[in-house]
Amino acid sequence: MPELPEVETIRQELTEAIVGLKITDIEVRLAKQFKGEKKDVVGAKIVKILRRGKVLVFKLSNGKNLVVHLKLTGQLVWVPKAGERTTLGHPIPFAGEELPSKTTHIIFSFDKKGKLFYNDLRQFGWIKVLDDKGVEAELAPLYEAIEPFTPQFTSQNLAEIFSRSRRPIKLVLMDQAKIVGVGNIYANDALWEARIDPRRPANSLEPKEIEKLRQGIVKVLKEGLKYGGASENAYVRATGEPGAYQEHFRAYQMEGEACPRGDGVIRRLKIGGRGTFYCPGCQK
DNA sequence: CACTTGACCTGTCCGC
DNA sequence: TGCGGACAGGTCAAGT
Repeated sequence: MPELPEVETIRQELTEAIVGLKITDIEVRLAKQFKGEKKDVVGAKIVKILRRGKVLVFKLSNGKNLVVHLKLTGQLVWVPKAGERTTLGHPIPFAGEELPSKTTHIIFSFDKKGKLFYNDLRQFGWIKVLDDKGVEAELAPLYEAIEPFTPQFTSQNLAEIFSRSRRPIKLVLMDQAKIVGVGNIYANDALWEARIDPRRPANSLEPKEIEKLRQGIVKVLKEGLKYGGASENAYVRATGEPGAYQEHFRAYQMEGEACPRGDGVIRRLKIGGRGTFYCPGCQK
């Protein structure tokens, strides 16, 4: 999915677009992706949109919340003044030029103001209606973990986390119970930034390496956000436009290409079943 | 407890 | 032109 920069891009764009607007209807086309009662949501206004890790929380005026996880291929696309069928003028990956499309599984209507389309090719994502207590319970594991871009994201805290695991460092970076928001793209690129081999046991990292890794994570996440996320696959911004971070990949998806530092050729291997990209020349 | 594997889905791409 | 397999941004539950 959408990792931190992608989800944050969507959060910011939807905040601009729909905070203050009233949900006038919800059409659920694929029941398994919507957990809750439509009547708990219809008629409420969007008050605020929050993000924790890769999860979005839409706070509503009636005390309820829409909690959204996009998983691998979820898209949230806002179309102002959308009609029954809306031509976008440009294609969206796996969704096409017209919404709703065959991958559109939930549609939120905001009267005449527009529609929010939830598209999801692989149908792994979900939207839940929860009260504040429910949100607290749902997000509790994520609050045990550290959020990048907060004061808690220190090399001391990372050192503490890493010292408790012998797993490959890349898997620990992607473990949402430990650090939230980092997924496969940014884990690969952050390790390249820090010149660390993704297979290294987490507890083998030296304090200097941990600090470089902390800086690398912040750097690539910031850059991802600056470019509106990475549209290598299904991801699009809330506007329906692609992000551009894929034009700035360091190692991710760069197998066979020259290392951006010129230290060799990017190689691919598997860690925990996930594609992993690194430069044997500079990542030790 | 730490860690690994398969499951959830649909689509694309690549080699035979 | 099929057809099979690998692969795709993420978690879960059920194994060892």
